[in-house]
Amino acid sequence: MFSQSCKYAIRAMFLIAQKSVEGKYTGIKDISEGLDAPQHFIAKILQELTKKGFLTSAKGPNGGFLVNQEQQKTTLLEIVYAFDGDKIITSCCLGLKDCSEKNPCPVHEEYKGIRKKMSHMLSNTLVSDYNDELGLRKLFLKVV
Amino acid sequence: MFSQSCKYAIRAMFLIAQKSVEGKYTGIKDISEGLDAPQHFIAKILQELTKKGFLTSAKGPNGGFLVNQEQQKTTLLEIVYAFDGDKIITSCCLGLKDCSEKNPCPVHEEYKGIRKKMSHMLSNTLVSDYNDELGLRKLFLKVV
DNA sequence: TTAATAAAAGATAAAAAGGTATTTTATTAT
DNA sequence: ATAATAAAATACCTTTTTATCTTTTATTAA
Repeated sequence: MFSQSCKYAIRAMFLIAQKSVEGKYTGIKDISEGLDAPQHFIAKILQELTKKGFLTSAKGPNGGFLVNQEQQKTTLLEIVYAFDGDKIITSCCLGLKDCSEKNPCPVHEEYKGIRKKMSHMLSNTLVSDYNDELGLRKLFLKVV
Repeated sequence: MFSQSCKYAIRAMFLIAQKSVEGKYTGIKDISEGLDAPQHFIAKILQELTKKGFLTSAKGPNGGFLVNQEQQKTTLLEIVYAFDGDKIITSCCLGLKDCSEKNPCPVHEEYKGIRKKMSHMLSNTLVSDYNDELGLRKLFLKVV
């Protein structure tokens, strides 16, 4: 479905978005522990998220990563596009190079519905949408 | 979504199922051309499908692969399970090792619906379901 | 019974994804 | 100024997936 990098990216954004409510930067170590994910790998992903403008970073003591007000409005679709491209939305599930109404694969029609649901979920979810539930530990970003 | 091997496997099963209506074996060369896929890679996949009982094979002149009456009833889900395991149905879309009602990720609830649709499509589609449309060139297994 | 055919098997290689380690640069607090 | 902190950058390594190539085995038809 999503690449490992993309999954970590989404989870990291949810986590940092929630932590950012208090206005403080969160360090890589806290983030990788909060996601139960390899620290150096996460570091690389956070750099990409920063470069693409989804995160704000600060070096030095008290530094780390932050999701500012504007960045809280990032959708999951934007993150997925940045890491995995548009294949989740556009590509044929049986791998045809150009599967369309004119050249449909056997499951083309039925897969449309699945793609639509996925697309809807990704474009309608903001990284801020679960800040409260995550804070209240009703939702999780790792197995506890 | 599915691995490349799995996509080729499903397309190969659709193709051989349709060709098998005439009762003749179809050779690897015809199959790889019919799918626009690398011949040796397809060969390996067909061997796996044969070993797992989804296909019948015959060596020598007039040999090749065939989907018999019983094998025509194979579902896409069986093929997917054989190549990619059950992760498409069971695993968390954000990569949590154990995402469940007790430890749900932020998109757990919404993803359920997508998973259900996918599961329904895979378990309700037989490799024989599109024999007619494929024969009439209303559906395709490669870009024409 | 032999030559042609075609799948089966095995070895290898190329590419992509996932992950680790080290060094460099910038910031802050003392 | 300087020592500590933490992200940025770079290089490298491992595993998995995808793909190719070669040899072997089985079958059939002449």
